Amino acid sequence: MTTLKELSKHLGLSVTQVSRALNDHDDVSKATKKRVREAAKSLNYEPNLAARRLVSGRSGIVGLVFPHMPEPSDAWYFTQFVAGLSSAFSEQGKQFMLNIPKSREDGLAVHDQLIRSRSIDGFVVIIPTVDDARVKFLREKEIPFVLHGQTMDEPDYPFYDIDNVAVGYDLTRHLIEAGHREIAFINGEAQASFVQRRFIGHARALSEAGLPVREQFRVSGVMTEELGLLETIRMFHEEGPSPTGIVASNMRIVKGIFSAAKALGLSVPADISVVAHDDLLPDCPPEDFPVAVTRTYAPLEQSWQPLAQFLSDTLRGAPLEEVQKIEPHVFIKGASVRVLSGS
Amino acid sequence: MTTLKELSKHLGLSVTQVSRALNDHDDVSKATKKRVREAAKSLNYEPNLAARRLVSGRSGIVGLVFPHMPEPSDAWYFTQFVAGLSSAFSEQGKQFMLNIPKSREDGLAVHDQLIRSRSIDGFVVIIPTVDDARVKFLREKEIPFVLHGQTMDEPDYPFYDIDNVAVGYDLTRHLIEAGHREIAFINGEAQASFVQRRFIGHARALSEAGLPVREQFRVSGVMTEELGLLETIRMFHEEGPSPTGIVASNMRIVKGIFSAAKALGLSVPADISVVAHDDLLPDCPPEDFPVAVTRTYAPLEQSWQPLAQFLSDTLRGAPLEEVQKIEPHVFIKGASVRVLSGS
DNA sequence: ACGTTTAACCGAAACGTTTCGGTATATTGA
DNA sequence: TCAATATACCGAAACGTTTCGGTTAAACGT
Repeated sequence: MTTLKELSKHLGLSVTQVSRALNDHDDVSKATKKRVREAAKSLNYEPNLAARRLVSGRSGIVGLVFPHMPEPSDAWYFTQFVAGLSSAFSEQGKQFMLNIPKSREDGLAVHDQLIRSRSIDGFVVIIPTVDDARVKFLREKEIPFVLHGQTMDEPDYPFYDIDNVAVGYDLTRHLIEAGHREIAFINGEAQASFVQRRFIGHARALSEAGLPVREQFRVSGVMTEELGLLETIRMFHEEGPSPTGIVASNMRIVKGIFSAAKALGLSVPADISVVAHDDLLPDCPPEDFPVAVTRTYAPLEQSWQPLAQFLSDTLRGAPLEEVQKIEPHVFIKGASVRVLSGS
Repeated sequence: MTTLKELSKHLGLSVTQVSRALNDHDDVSKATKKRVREAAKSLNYEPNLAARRLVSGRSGIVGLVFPHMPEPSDAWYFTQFVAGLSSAFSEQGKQFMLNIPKSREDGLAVHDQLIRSRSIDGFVVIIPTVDDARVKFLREKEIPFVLHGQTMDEPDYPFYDIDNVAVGYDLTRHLIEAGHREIAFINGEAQASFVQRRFIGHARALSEAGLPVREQFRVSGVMTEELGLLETIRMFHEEGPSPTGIVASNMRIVKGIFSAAKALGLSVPADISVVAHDDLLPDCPPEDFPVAVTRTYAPLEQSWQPLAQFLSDTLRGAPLEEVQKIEPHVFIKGASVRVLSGS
């Protein structure tokens, strides 16, 4: 309930000077600053953010619009992201607003409404699609944002990502070097940018080795255990060559592949070799697998901190190069790949 | 970027009248209201919330302070709650702010700071303890809030809860009626209000039947599979009587009890009878169990809607009786209880 | 025909902050 | 000593709403 005016009356100073003292401007004497800060504390003064926002045009609030109602398989991703971002932003004195539109299509409208009502200074945007409408929209309107991932074109915006082309390449390449010729890739949903990037790396490794890209080995879908299970079984039942090696886009898919192998009476790595990207999903710890899986490793949970940092920095006007990062991944060799004698 | 002033200029009306038209006040003619609304739409007008907040003293923002950094076992609870509340509030035109304090003790300070900076109109408070400091604090300061659950005293605040005393009573009573005399209760953490309420119902059923409450059968802890497993084994290994029936506070604990039974070479219900409360945790669907578990059933996911509603209603000044509800639970009889011949 | 009610509108103040432009006093440089 | 500079301060305007207390003109009752 204490206002600046009351505080200034109590101190015998002008409102101006008290405001400047609290905001650490340089034309206030050291002594006054100290006196003001003490009085503020003792009178329990807290600035009215609405007033500050009105005059500054900034809200001090950052937002995340989660693209859809989280499903069971998203629970961990959602929890990590939302909790991680929220706590990272509170450490920076920013408030964190979460919005979940009813339908996927409302996402843009929600962003727009939040911007137009000047409720929000900037956004964290996640799960970008190949040609993401939100990114286009926010860039057009020149609203600050940070992207978790990248669109397919040259990124002229803040982002945090891993090198997904390299992930696709490294995993595929590893199988090729072990002598595999029939390599499948069970990837995420086709519209996602990271999925296409991994496919690109995959195709590059194949073509470097003079191997064809078989459409029936190039799978997209929701990255669940079910997808890994069903698609593996399909590939082994279909006529034509069966894969000897499978690349999986996350460890949940790998679980499905193991189930499929069991169902088919096959074993890893004797009959099927498996490599995967590991986000460190908490429900799929690497030690849960019967065989150590050869994998690229880049914990998802590392990403919220830099994302929050990059958005804050962007709001402070940091140059682009300081708020773009491609996190390197590590390659962990397991025992899930068989070296084929023919090579 | 359009402001009321521009809109009023464009319409040839006063700012006052435009404001009143948009807010549907009753001294604006039908015709004018329509004209204003159309102009607002065509000029893409969106009220500046900071300004509105400044004058109204209300922010239009409601908040949830999650009591601690969610752990793996909280992922689903967290996701359901946060996503559910967030989308329920957006439907009501309210913005939803999430805050996760670094430590459990910071919770109060976070509430305080949000209130003092007038960032937030009201709170959803979850996981109340027996004598919850946040509830005391918010009531003292007369800040609107709605509680998911109740404290132990008479609730003179908005809340949404199930009848946890009845849950404890019904489950225990069911075992007693089947002839059980040695009944254990594996419950949640002792400081949680719902845990004590369930213990009360449990004790009531026991004492009505003239049975003693054995301390070693009265277990509190984090409601995980591990708790169910370890405590069941402990109770069977300890000297003194072993339980013939176990009440579990959620289905995850039941999973642990089943594992323990397997480890001990016992079977359900032949050697151990099990009853439980079922929140409908998505990772513990009832059909996952080898035996249909007899249980009280009250889906957690039903709670976010009324919570959001109650908070909105409270902010609108609804009387207390409209914003308090005890949701009835249902009793589902399974095949996990053995009827003892002796009875 | 005259006061009273009603409908539709408006000016100005208020919310609490930041900031622009300015002033008074002390300090500096020559 | 005199202008120039630095230091510490202040008044008033501005941000975009809502709302209080009016005003005008038409409609009404008798």
